[in-house]
Amino acid sequence: MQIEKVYEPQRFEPHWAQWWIDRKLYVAQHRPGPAFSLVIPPPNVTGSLHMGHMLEHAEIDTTVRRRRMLGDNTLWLPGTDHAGIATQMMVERQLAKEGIDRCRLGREKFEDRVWQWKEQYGDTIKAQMVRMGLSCDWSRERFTLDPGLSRAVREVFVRLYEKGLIYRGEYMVNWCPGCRTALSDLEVAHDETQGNMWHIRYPVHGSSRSLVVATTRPETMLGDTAVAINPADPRYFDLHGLTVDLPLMNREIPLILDEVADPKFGTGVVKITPAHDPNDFEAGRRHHLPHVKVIGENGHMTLEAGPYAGLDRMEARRRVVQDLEDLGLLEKVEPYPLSVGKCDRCKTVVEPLVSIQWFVKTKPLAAKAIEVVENGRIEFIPEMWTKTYFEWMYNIRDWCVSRQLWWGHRIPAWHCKSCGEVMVAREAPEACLRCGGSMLEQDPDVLDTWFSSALWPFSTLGWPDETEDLKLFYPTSLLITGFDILFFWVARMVMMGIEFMGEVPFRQVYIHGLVRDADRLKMSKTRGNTIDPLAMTEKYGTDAVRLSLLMGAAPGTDIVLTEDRMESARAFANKIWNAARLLFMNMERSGVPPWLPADPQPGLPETAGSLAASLEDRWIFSRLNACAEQANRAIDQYRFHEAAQVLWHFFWHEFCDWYLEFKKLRFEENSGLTADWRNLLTVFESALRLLHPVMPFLTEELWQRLKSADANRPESISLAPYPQYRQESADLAAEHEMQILQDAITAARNLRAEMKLDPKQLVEGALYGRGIAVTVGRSHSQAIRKLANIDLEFREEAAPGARGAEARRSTPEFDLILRIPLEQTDAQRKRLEKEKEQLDKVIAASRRQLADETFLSRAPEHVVGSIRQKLVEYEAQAAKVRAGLEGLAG
RNA sequence: GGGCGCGUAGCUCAGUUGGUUAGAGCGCCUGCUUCACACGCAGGAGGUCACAGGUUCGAGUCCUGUCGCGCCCACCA
Repeated sequence: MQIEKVYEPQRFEPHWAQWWIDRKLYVAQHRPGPAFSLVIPPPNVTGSLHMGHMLEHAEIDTTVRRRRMLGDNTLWLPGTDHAGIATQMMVERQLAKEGIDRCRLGREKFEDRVWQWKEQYGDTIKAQMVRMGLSCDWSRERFTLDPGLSRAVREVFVRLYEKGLIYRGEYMVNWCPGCRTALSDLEVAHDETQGNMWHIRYPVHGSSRSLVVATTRPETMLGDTAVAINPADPRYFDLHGLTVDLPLMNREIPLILDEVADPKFGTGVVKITPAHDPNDFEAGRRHHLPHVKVIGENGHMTLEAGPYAGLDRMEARRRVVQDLEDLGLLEKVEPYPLSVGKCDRCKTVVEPLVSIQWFVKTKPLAAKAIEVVENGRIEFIPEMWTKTYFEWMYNIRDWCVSRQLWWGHRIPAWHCKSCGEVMVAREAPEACLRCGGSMLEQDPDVLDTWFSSALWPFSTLGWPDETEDLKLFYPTSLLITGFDILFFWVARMVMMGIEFMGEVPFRQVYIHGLVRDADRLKMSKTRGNTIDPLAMTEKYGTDAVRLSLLMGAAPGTDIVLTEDRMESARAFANKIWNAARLLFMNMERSGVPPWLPADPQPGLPETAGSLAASLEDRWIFSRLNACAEQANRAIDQYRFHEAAQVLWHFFWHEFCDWYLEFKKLRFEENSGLTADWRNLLTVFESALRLLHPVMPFLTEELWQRLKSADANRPESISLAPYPQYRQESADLAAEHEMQILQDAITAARNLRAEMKLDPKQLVEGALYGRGIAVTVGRSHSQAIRKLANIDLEFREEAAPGARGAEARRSTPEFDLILRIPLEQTDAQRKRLEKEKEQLDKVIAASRRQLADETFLSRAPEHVVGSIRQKLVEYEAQAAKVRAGLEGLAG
């Protein structure tokens, strides 16, 4: 069995990746409903994938597969994007790649483009869409969203409308002049920027007085329809009932009394622009003020802006300020920090605009969504996110769901061209319900992609039909996601799920950290600082990238992804590879065929049992057992970093560093006995299964090589059971004995290194101990000799007083004494003195505690007891150290 | 303005309900071409756990405050 010296992931991963994709696509195609996520994205389509998704894939796969191993058929919701978003993401990514400004592209052109992609990428795009839970039907000669999903969307819309939870009206919305669409509040990102506060003087009509208003957006003054003062503000009592002259526009506008004007803020005078400011909109409503819309949908000034019509809003701002200054009406300008709302997607400054849109009334939905979290039906992990969730839910505002884009789900509403009636219906009505006219037109708007996303948990399972899938998979157990879509998606799935299914969509929400780069910046598609996972996997291997993500994935913290980490993960992969290499090479030499132990359902294999187990066998089985326990618990608690660390430590520092070293000695002796081989392969195979969720490709490859002789094995390691803890496999006696052996070897190495002894020189020494230490040492004297290069005598008696040139190390179990050259006694003395210092410190601390009456009376029994016991040990050790020092002195 | 989180070894971070000499990886130092692995082996140095108080027999861990950093929410002209 030839096996290369260095593990080259590129040679094996593509093969296994394809295997996985085929399998998952098969699953996706042969059962309705959402597919499991794939291990890695199909090449060539994704380009640069969001690293968060990588993590999701890693986590989902870990958990999903494990569940499957345990025979739990619960469907775990993959954290991939829902159809609408997926489509949009894919489309946008492709557009960006081709350098096309998506906002400027018309619907016709868009469809052309999609057809072009079809020609170009065909099946890969299809695979990508299936991966994202989207169906892709080229045969219909149209690029459409899943018709089933569209049906669910229409159904939900109509039902919400019938319940009065959807309304259409003219309100202030966030308008993106770049995308030319309305946005929900969530899609507006606020940026702290340095702006200006302009103070403008408005003359009071027919009076010599004037009022000074302050604004951060002076161009909006063109649309002012009033100026407000607080009714209780004594400075302006005399002006009640008057009007002011709006500068530049020569309009006379009323001076109104309203609470929006805060007497404590600035001059206490506020300009009112009902068409361009949410506050003013409300004020305008209270006072029945007209709306003068001076900024249009394209971000340019409208005809209402008079001489400024047609100007870009920013240019208009400059002109207005200039003109006011020329007129001497600009009182002052001061720098002012303000937060500017920008479009989440295109970063254009959002303009508050009055327009007719569709809204979802969210308060009633939110009330139920709050309740289910309060009573524990839904649990957030880590728990701190519940607070964030509540914060948002309690302060929720109505949700503007209509978008003026040309992809997405059309709003199921029809307008009668004759009488203006608006009808919401599942299917296009034949005639107007009011006037009977037949000139009907569907509302041109589409829905916010998050609207359909909110329905994902049930719309993908065939709702509104009562399907088998729906019965089986709703509610699901777990949602894994990043906090950046907690509100966008998670919260809304909860609201819609309860509303339409009468039950929560999932029980647990595991929220993982965001992946950050070395500068701690969030990696995101829009920021463009994503590490290209394909490049990383190319360089270090998918398993290494995956492991480094998991190692950094402590709950509640972000993940800093650095190449350093990936490098060390790659080293670990190589370590596994080379451990296998050692096995395979020796198997060949010994003529042992590839062999696997009897299938150990459901978890760990039987221990060596009757098969003449050596100490290292008993020990490693016990450690393997402990490792399985810790790994299982860590995964159950979503502590993936801990699982990764436990596995790392077990494999590298127990299996390789000690167990294999011991076994190498056996091979040297006699090529290994049957029991040696059997135990060794059993442990190795179990370790591979333990490691598999963390390093799927490497372990799969090695497992395939191991199983080659056994046709009855499952086709993949992922179908083999995950090792479980079994109490009867714990062997504390073996662990204790092995510990003594390790201590002796480590102590000897330590002394050798400190005394700067020649590594090749065999050193003589003696081990003095009681009972077990001597027995264990004696029966493993060869191991000690090989691993520490010392030749020991074993004496079951107290260590003699010091006798000149010797180095000594003591543990509670034994004293180890090495003969050393005379010139090294100084070094030895120094070491002993340092040790004495440390011991004195802890002895003093222990004594102080034990002398403390309150401690003795209040601390629990076991704490006091263990300190007493420790103190005895410390003191014994200190005595030995003192003896050593005295000997050196003489 | 409101909310959340973080400050632990040179760097990146762990540290589940307060309990015995605070851990890992990388980096650093010393020594090893030992026939699985230099993506390695053996050994080592390095921390008054941001600061100040408090609760407690006992605090990296709980409470209060201060300083520094990050994030989220918010119709503050």
